[in-house]
Amino acid sequence: MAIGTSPLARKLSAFVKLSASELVVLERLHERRKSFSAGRDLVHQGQSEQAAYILAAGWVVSYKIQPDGSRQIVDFQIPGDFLGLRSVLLHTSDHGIEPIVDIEAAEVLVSDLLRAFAETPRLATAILWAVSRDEAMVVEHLVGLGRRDADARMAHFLLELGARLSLVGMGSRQSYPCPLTQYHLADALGLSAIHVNRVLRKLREDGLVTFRDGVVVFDDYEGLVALADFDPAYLDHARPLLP
Amino acid sequence: MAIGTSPLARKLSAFVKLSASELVVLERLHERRKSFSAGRDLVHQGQSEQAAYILAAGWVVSYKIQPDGSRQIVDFQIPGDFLGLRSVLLHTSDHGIEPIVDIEAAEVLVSDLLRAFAETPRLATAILWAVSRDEAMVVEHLVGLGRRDADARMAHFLLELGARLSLVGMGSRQSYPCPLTQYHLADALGLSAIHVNRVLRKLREDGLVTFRDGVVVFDDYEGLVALADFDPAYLDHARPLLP
DNA sequence: CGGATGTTTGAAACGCTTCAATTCGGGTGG
DNA sequence: CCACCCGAATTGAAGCGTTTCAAACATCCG
Repeated sequence: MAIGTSPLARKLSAFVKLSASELVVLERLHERRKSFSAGRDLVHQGQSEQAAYILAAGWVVSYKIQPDGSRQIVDFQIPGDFLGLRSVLLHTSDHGIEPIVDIEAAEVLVSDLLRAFAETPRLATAILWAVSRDEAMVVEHLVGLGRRDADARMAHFLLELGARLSLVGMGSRQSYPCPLTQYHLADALGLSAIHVNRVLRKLREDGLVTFRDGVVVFDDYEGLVALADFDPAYLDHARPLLP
Repeated sequence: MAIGTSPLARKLSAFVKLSASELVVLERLHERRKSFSAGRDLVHQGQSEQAAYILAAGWVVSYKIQPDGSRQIVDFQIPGDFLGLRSVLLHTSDHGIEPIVDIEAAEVLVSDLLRAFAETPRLATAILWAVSRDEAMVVEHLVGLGRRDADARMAHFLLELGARLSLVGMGSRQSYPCPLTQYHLADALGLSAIHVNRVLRKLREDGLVTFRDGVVVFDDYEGLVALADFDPAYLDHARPLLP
């Protein structure tokens, strides 16, 4: 792949302007490429982990299984996102990680990261930003579950996903491909799959957004933003990170 | 204060055995002590921040205000917890931080942290663990909002808080003092204050837990653990963090 | 004593879940 | 090539958990 075109490079570039040499270091992190099949857990809940990954292609879901068998999805990962970084740092994983489709991911050892950071401190800063952004997304997700009704929750989710995908060149303000099932949405949004179906129908009939045949189409972007009170600042705000 | 008796030292000691010299470095982080009054925001939502704090005494709430005026509490901080650490790293804050009672907190600059880490790498490891634990708590909170009913949610919350307080010597398996109002609980658990009241009554009448006059009393600890499916592993598990 | 803050209770309304059943499309084996 | 099957999407009806509205009560504090 050409330098600077990996999803991660695109994502970080939205935050800091990376130099050519920094981009080279970044691409080198993508060297140990691996493939994984859909549905086969990358990390089992409770397992301790040794490597993290940078997702290069495909979609992944991070989830937590309850003792009663129900599942809460913590977040979805798309190309350019890290997988299992926290698990590596903590040497334990409190959640499972499963590819939704067949994926490509680059294995990253802690030593790789440390070496990269030593070479380019600005890269360390950018990656710290990425990790913190992940945390901010979890918090926003928490707010959604606690204080938004089903419609606004769905609207916010679809908008956030669209914004994330746009940042890595996989979507636009008009539409994006999305391999998630209504069961995925239900487990992420804390709803029943039946109700997800009804909510999607309502949003479609209201002319706001259409999710069909694996594609999300924004019929009325502004209207959807208003319904969800969506403020994308936490996804791509470009502020100075460290002095 | 005597060496090694700060709440933070107690908390970290549950994870790694800190040497005498490491404890000294840790106590030195507590030097710039400050007081703040209840109800006056430490950090406003949207404000960019310059300093983090280690909470020494009192309770603090981190929250997010919705455009419609409703509030979602992300977490409560108790002595030994960091305040605004992520805000400092990101140079922005997406949430507010407010003392619930009058508090004492030690100001910590990024430079202080970096110096401490340079002196004792093990301390850096321990603090990294603390930060990751905070994140794990947010995830657990997310699961509660998404997949637990009001009773289990309340039970889980009271148990987690009890476990956290025990770790810093402010509670036990029998009871702990707790200055939160039912409105705090409502905003944290994504419920209405009215329903919080009913849930508390039910748990009390079922002989599980009593929250009254600022004190939480566990009437049937095991029963409450069963109701909540509470597994405290993520709060104090003592595993090797880094090789 | 008055007022603010927090707790408690009742009744009605609503949002979402659960159960039950049908439809649709894609893949597979006969 | 078609019958079959399975996962996913869809719809209806009943039920329950939680919210909302309204109001009383208790406690602390100036």
